[in-house]
Amino acid sequence: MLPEPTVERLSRYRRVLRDLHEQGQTHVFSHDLAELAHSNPAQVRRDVMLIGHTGSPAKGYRVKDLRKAIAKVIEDPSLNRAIVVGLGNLGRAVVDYFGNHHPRFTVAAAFDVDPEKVGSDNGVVPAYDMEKLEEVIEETGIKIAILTIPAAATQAVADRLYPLGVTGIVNFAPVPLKAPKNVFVEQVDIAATWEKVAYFARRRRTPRKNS
Amino acid sequence: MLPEPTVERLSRYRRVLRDLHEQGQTHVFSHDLAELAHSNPAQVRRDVMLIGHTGSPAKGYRVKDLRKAIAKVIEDPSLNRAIVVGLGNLGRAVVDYFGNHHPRFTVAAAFDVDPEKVGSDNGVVPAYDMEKLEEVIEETGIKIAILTIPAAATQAVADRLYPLGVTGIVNFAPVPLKAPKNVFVEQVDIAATWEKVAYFARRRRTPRKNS
DNA sequence: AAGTGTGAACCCCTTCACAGCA
DNA sequence: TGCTGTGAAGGGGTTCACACTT
Repeated sequence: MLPEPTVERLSRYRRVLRDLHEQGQTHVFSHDLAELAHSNPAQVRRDVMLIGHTGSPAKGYRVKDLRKAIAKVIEDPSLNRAIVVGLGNLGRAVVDYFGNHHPRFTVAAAFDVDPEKVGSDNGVVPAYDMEKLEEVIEETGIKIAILTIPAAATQAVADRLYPLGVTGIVNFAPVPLKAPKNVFVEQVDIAATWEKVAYFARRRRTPRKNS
Repeated sequence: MLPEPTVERLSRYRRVLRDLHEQGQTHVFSHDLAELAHSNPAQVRRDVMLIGHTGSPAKGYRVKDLRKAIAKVIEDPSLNRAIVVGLGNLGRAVVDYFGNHHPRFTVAAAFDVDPEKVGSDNGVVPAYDMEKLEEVIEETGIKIAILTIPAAATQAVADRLYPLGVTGIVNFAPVPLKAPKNVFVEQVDIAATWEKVAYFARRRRTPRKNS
């Protein structure tokens, strides 16, 4: 099991490596990759070590091989589809962003209580009434859910998702979610983020070396 | 300077304390606050200690006083206004969420290159052409910016913001932003978050004890 | 000469555990 | 008795520093 910060960095390295590949670069040194991904050379080498990949002192890392090595560790095609619950502005933003054109992730279905929004999608992603939640998840076997619903409704929806085999949740509501041990929840709380940024902006603190 | 995780938790405690206050609770014990904010008692006591506040063994913490103490540390009215750059779906979601009714934060202005979107707002927040960026920021003295624009345009916009005195940025584009030392940048990368959730959902790892 | 791989040191946050107090 | 305040221990990720390789 990799440390959480390492997974985040690998995700960034990957994006950088894809760009390098498209530019025809075949090799990178740790310090170059570090520069491009806002990390540092020692950290890059440590992260690469953790996924069991190696480079050469003469040429650095082979872009192609490192990409493959990272993909092997952090990619799982069965988790590249998710549902979005809640079709407010934020939900629609997520649906539009991932709906079809994203290279790796797909929103396979969306849900809302409001019948107005259900079925009125722009054709990118099928939208269902909340009642269909169980049915659709069971049919598709989706394991990732993105929750963009009001705080008050979030825990109740989450509780419906757990028994359906959902094991990963991205929660945009400003409420810490109770979840079983085997479910991983990530909070994305824009107000809390703002508050944090305000605090450190005031103190003029240096941003984390990585991130 | 408080540790970053502590600031995040204080933000959560604060929300819980507001609820408790509304329910008429006058005191809380560390273990109750911990329960409600998904932390733990020792952590709560340590965090409270870090902001120089104290409670009593008999009654715990006075809700009113603790709220005040946290506010004193993490709140700064001059940083409660921000601009939003980019009025795509995501930008509009942010504008709508904070536009007027949020208790503490306000989006004071929004910008977009697309003349279609400029001025066509729902009246909640004034929308300007990107050209007005310098003018509006200088007039309002706003120091926080929320960037919801395409990755390719992000760095260029950020580079315009730095000399205007912007010291805090929330960046939704999937690009690590280069910033001067005195500017605090927080990335909110939904694809990266998804990737992380997928990784740990697969491993069935327990979520961070805090978060 | 320059870069990788990695043990070990380091740092920082979290958790323990207990003295002190109501 | 039960909870707070906090020194000290613990744990985990980051950085150092250097042997090894080309």
